[in-house]
Amino acid sequence: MFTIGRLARRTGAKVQTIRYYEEIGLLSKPPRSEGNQRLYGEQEVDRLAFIRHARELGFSLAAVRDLLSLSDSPGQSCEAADVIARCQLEAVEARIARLQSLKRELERMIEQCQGGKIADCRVIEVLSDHNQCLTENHTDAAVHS
Amino acid sequence: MFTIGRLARRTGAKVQTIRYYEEIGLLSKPPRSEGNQRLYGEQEVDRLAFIRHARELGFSLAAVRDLLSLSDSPGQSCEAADVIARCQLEAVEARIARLQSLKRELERMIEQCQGGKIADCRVIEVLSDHNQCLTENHTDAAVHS
DNA sequence: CTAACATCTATAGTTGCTGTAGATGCAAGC
DNA sequence: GCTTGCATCTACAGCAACTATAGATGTTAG
Repeated sequence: MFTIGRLARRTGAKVQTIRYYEEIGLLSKPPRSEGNQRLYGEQEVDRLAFIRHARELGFSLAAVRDLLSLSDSPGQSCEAADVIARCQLEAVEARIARLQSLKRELERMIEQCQGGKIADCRVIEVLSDHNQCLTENHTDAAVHS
Repeated sequence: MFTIGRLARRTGAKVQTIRYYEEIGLLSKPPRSEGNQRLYGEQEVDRLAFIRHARELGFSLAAVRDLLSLSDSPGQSCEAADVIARCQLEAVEARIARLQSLKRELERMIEQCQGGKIADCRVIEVLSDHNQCLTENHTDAAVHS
């Protein structure tokens, strides 16, 4: 059995993050030492590392919670886990596509910025130009959520 | 002169977001009507659309603030704007690279999940397997910020 | 004139943590 | 046995960048 600091060092999570996960119920309340310090075992290392890895893959804490509850019932179909992973994949693909169009736009901006004065700066201008495009598209008539 | 709702509709921003931008000083306090309602003109449409477009391009509000102050002094060199844009481009490229490796990992996970039981589920397993990789890399000796 | 909607202020909530303060616990050195 | 210094404890505040709510007013169409 070891303390929270050791658990943190072994998983790469911060101490406060571990206490936060306990608070929101992702980790169960561990036994305490005589001096009221949390005591953890190997099981907690695994569970926390699982959480951290899923987080690094971009899963939300809600998704992590679902995945954990799935892995706690190993006899059932893993269809639900598959659905979560596919959802995540779709979200990642959408983010990539979006970022790539941003990248192209930024590259165009930078390319056209030749160290001149701000009055002629493409970076500022592109942002302003798209204002035009925005104001054209977002008229009073258009409905936006 | 028009009210906040019209400004919101014309720029695609939410009413609360506009008030929030005013609160944090991105938009200046507009004149009010007799009934204490905010009144805006075309200038505010431009400025807000500029902000929204920059935000959509992934610039932080701090970066937007810098870009706005730059565009307020059009006689100066646009080097600073270029630096901000280049920074943003780098960040976008890093995010794309990261997301693409996540995508590959997720695809591997899903591919190997054949609708079996959770005990054999690759989605869960991959997350757990990487736990191993995590616990190997993050030993007590390793220092993590 | 009234109903329905817009706007007002102020405040709390969201996600996923991170940082702080001030009080204890604990292990090592003298 | 005592001090020093770090680790841990609780509780709460703060971050980004909004979003949502409550309850009070303003405004406008029929």
